[in-house]
Amino acid sequence: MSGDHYHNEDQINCGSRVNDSHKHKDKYKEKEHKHKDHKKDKEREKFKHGNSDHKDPSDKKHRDKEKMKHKDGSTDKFKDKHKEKRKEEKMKSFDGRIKKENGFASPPHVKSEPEDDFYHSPRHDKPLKRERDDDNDSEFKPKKIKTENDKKAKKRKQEDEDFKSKKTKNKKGEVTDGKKKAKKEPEEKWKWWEEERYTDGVKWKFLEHKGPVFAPPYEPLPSHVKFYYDGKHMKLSPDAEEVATFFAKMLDHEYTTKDIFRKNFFKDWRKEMTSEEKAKITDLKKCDFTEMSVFFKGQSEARKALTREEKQKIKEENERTLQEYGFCIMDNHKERIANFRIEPPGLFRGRGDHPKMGMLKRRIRPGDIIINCSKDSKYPEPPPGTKWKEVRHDNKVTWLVSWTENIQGSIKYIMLNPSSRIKGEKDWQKYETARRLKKCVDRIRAQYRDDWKSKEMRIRQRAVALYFIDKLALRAGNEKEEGETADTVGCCSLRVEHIKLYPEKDGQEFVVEFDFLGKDSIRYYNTVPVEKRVFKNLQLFMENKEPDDDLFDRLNTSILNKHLQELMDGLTAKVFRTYNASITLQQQVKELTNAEDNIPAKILSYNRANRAVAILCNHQRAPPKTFEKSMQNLQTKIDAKRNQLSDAKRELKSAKADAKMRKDEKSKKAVETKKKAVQRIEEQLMKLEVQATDREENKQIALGTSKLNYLDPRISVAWCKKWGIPVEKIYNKTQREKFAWAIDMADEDYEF
DNA sequence: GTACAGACTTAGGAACATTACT
DNA sequence: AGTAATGTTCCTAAGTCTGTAC
Repeated sequence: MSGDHYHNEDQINCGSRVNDSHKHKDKYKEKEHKHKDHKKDKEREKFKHGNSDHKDPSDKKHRDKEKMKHKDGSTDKFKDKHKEKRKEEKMKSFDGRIKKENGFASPPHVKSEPEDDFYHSPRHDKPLKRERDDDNDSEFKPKKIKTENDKKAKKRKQEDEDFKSKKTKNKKGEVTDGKKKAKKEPEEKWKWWEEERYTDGVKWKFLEHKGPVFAPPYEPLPSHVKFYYDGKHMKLSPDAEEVATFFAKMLDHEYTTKDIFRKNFFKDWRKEMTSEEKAKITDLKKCDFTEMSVFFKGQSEARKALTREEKQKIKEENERTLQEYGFCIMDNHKERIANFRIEPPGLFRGRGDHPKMGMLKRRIRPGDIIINCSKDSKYPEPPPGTKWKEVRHDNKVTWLVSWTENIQGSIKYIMLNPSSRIKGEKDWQKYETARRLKKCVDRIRAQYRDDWKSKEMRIRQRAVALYFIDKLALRAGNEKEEGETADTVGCCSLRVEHIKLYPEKDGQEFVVEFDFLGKDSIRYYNTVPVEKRVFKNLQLFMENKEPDDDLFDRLNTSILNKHLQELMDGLTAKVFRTYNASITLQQQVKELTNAEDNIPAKILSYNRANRAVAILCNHQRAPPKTFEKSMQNLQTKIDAKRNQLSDAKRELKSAKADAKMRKDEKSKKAVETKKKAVQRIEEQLMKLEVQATDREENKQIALGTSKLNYLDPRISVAWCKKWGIPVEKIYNKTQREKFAWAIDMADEDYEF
């Protein structure tokens, strides 16, 4: 695995964050303004398709109709449908929501397994119980919750050869470290990673929790806060008023200036109005929400201005809620829940150009909620006078609570915190899969290179797509329902308009320029030299296609993943992202760390390695609003420190001269003191300079996402141990909790 | 094979808390 | 002490991928 496998250097410089004005829908308009801020425009203009016989776009309609022929003689099929859809739905996008309104969705059938076969297992000869403990099932009911480490750290039978050797070593070791007692966590940390895992899809044996915390009920506005329509005061009915406040709260946000947002909001708002209101309020432009907006701003000011005691009180109240609802009991252990609060009602804020932005996200009530818990647990109580939609006992899933959301009709869940066993195990397993890929990636690469020559179009497309996924860490790119979401793509869903081919560019041959919106409408821009065969294939794939045709018309994620599954057990497209991210970190950290550097400099190296990964994965952020200013401040500080240093040096010099003359103890001591001062200041200066570099380089790059989701934490832990860097410098408290397994098990020679 | 539901991971930004600075 | 900068947590949208039914 060589570092030059990637070619992302210019991605960051060129990649500018795409704002919401970016419209893929209006593809013709699009063409003109899409790249307006882009320096590469000229080259683009010059470039015409490599094939001189490329059809004139004017015969497009005709062409659209006929089935496209491929070299392998096959015709285009399933993908056409989506394209047609995309075009059509541009027209009609807004009415989609009714069909999936939650209230009408028939409840997904509850599997209430018969008593005798509750823990239904595909293989009845094999007990599902975890093997770590010998006794009966009742062990999983919390007669008393285990708070100390399990005595027996049995071996996992899984693939993790690496840990088998270490796993048992310090099962007691950590018991001695009682520093967390100082905090409010009297319990010893449970080392789930030293225990057996479930097999056969059972996720837990016992689960008990208190259910969700609902959003606070709507509090009507005080009567002095008025709403005006067409300049006249109007008292709104409570329902209409509530929805109005959602809009009022966002008045300062750019969202409220957008047509789609306003249109969607107004449509949904009207549904909440009484018939009189509906008759009167017909134009959003005539609505004046400013008093409401002012009122809410005042409220948040007031909240900030609370006295220390009052703030303390609120904090305590929150803490109580957390203690009561923020934890569950899963198989003998108290585990933290991630999101125990139900999402409050409000206006939907999609990312990018979302066709549904501004729609009303309705209030979730107990009747919408499905509870999942053990049969033999104490069920959560619905609020007085209400009922849950359903209580089920499905131990093949990890969620505690679910409901159906009304914007997309998708299901939302309450699940456990990343520090929990159930999340941690999965995370660990993810990295193990990536490490297995490491062992066979050469073979897979050889194979896809071979497939570039295949007689079959579908194989070639698969192979080129896989090459992109591997080389550029692109996401798989599932098809999306058109008109339901922002128009974003991943690898398999790339369209012809998203790439440009340059037989020669900036002295390099066979350059591909990518420019598309990925997940969260984050722009991916990259120019990459590719192998000649890839280039030729791309030309072939693009032949006789329109800009909005699929580049890989014979491929989708399901085909790709099926293929990957055959190459390696558990292999899917996203494993490549994990693998390439982690292997890059490992290489970079090795390459960049200087043994003789001090700790801050080493951490800079680490951050740079992390940054290389973030760039690879295209993890961007909006440059902080205060970026320039804070950079300036830092520079000022650096200058001041420089002055301070030269002063200190001067003083040292004169002290030395002084000591030379007097030769007494006192002046010698003074020299020592001055020396120390100089040293200290030098260090401080260095630290500041490092900080400045780090920050500058980090302007538009988000490190957090890769750190949290792509980098095998054991690589980082090993690096810390190797160089004597406290792990706190790399991971904050939350991160340390999430990666407790890695911190515990990895030693300095861990290799990904 | 395709459409859809479901479950779960990944993602950036907002809100909030803490620390550093004046 | 008050304010600004920075770090952390919360929030929830937007992906991936699997399973199932036709």
